[in-house]
Amino acid sequence: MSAGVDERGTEARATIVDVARHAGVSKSTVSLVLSGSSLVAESTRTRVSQSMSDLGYIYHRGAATLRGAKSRVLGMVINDLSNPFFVEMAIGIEEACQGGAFIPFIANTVENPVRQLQVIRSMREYGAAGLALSPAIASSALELKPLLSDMPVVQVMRRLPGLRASIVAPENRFGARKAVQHLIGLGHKRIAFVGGFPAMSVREERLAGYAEALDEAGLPYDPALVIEAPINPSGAAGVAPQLLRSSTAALCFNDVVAIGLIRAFAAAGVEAGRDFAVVGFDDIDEARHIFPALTSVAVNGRALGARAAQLLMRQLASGDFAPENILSPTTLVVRVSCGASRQPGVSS
Amino acid sequence: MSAGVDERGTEARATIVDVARHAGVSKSTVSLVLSGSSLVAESTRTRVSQSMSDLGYIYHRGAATLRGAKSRVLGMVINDLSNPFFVEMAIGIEEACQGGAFIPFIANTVENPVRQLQVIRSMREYGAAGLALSPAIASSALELKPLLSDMPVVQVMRRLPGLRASIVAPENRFGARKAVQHLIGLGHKRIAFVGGFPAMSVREERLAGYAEALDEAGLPYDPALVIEAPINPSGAAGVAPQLLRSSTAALCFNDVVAIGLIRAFAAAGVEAGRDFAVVGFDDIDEARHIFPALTSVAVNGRALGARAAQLLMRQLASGDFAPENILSPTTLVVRVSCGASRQPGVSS
DNA sequence: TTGTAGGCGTTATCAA
DNA sequence: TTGATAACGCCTACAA
Repeated sequence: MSAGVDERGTEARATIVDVARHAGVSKSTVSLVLSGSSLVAESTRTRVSQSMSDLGYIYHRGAATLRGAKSRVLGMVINDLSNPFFVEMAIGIEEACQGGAFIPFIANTVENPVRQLQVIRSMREYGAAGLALSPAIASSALELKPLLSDMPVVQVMRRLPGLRASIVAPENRFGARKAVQHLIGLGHKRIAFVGGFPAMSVREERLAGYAEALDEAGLPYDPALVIEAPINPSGAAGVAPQLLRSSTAALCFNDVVAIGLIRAFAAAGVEAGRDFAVVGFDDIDEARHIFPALTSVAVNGRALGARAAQLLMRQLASGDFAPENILSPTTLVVRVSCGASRQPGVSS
Repeated sequence: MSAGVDERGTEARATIVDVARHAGVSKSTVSLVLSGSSLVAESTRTRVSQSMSDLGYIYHRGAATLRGAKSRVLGMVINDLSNPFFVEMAIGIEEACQGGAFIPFIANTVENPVRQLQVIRSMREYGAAGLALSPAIASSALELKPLLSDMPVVQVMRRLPGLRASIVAPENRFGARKAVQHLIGLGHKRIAFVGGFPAMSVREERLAGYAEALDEAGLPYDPALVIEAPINPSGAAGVAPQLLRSSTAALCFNDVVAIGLIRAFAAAGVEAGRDFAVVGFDDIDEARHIFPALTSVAVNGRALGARAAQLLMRQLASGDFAPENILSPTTLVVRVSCGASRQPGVSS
């Protein structure tokens, strides 16, 4: 009579007790092997390891956390994975985690606050050690707060007003200001700001930079030139005609909007850079490749994500969760779509 | 003297016992409320719920699985989130999960078998109910098998030979055959197959379709025209010169390769569709938007992911994990890059 | 270096 | 309709 497991057809999950019995040691010894303790003899360790793989043993982390072990899982709550920028950010977080021996699990909230709530709750329930959070658009700090208490959280990219948590974000205001200064330098007087909706923190910051640059140049801030639109290609397409009537240049909320705009323009026979100046934000990969190449404020999502993960892991290691603010630099990358440097087409 | 928790500055996590005490019931009742049992009186339920939010109670799923509760978490192990196709697939899985009350957690293995092993192990340890797996390129069924035993697994897109698990995949062979038939119909005699490496299941299937079409048309299968390359834009760029020397058309392993190729060609003054026929595979969003628009075999990653998730949830519900094969249809979408329908440029 | 004895938060079983 | 009690698998002492 062995473990009383093999008897039935259905295999019960092997436990450390089974492993201990199989290896001829006590379960404490197995536990020590599991935690990589140096107390255990080399020969014992190999014997126990062998037994574990023989039995197909799988560590039961639920039982472990119950007893007080701490988790090596980081939750990444990302608002929209269909935007390549956030994918880059997620990859940056992942890369940083590898160095720190954490395993990141991603959840995509699709800009849905309800789903975000579910997802964060699940991550807590499963014992994630910390959270990297890029909040969904319409989410509120109020509903999140009770879920996040006593857990280290780093906000990435987006800031939820009222949430006392660290944040890693780009210098949105500065970048937007530079971009608009550049457009002004090219002689534009009627410059629009396109995309997003009020109450989005990133938009507010970028819009502030836009307003600053206008102000510096003595140009009026015209609310009619600040145009709301969904953050997707068709959202941008919808406002293209309006833009053409009201302005000669636009700073777009981000590259997704800018690219949507360039395409909508192209479909209408309007060429960005020649007939209308377009500047994006984020500098995603496609910005380089679209025709005409998109001038954009580079954010480097990968570095942003990496910094967030590093901050999170540092907080986890030190136990000090005092909120920190990290601003990561932005730079204007001038290409063709703003009309600064007209380049001839590839051939023809 | 209350729970002996509030006394110290540090708040311990509230448990059902704390909730029970706060609500003046037993912990069994709280447990019943948690599981949504209809046995409990309405008034009791509200009182308990109130206590839970008062105390900031968070369900401890580790303890629950320890006792035998089953998990509502699905693990999605994705090989490469920087490829938009796999992002689409992940989104498809997520969407399907929402309907089924499962929460999917994504892990990106970055085509790294070691990382994949870690990630799958973690998911098991944390008690994921099932796995949707798009295996990393160099991973082997052998090393995965012990980790996956007794857990429902659905492979998506890619097939790991030797792994006894369901699979949801596109009709790669059929799609590739159609694409090559189309190129042959346009008069091409020397058609290359570009991208990927041997031992990739998807490539083998697409290559088989390629070979079939050649055979049907009485054209020779020339190994020199089957060109290996990494699945990324620069990989494609590296083999562009070779392609121009050896052939007049190419079926690319996927759109990422095709797009890389088109760009490399453009940089060299070669226009796809005019000077060389290019066909991709997957029909990602960008295929429509690149210039010239890419002819591609459409796979619909979102639907593929959704099917996989549905299958997984069905297996979870029924308890029957018998492997199933689901082939999802592919269709050739003819655009400009294959040269079938030359369109004038937008302006000029 | 290894073994023994609780207890972590939850659910299932049974009683009341 | 609610309450008491015994597991579940692991970790942390402490003893040997």
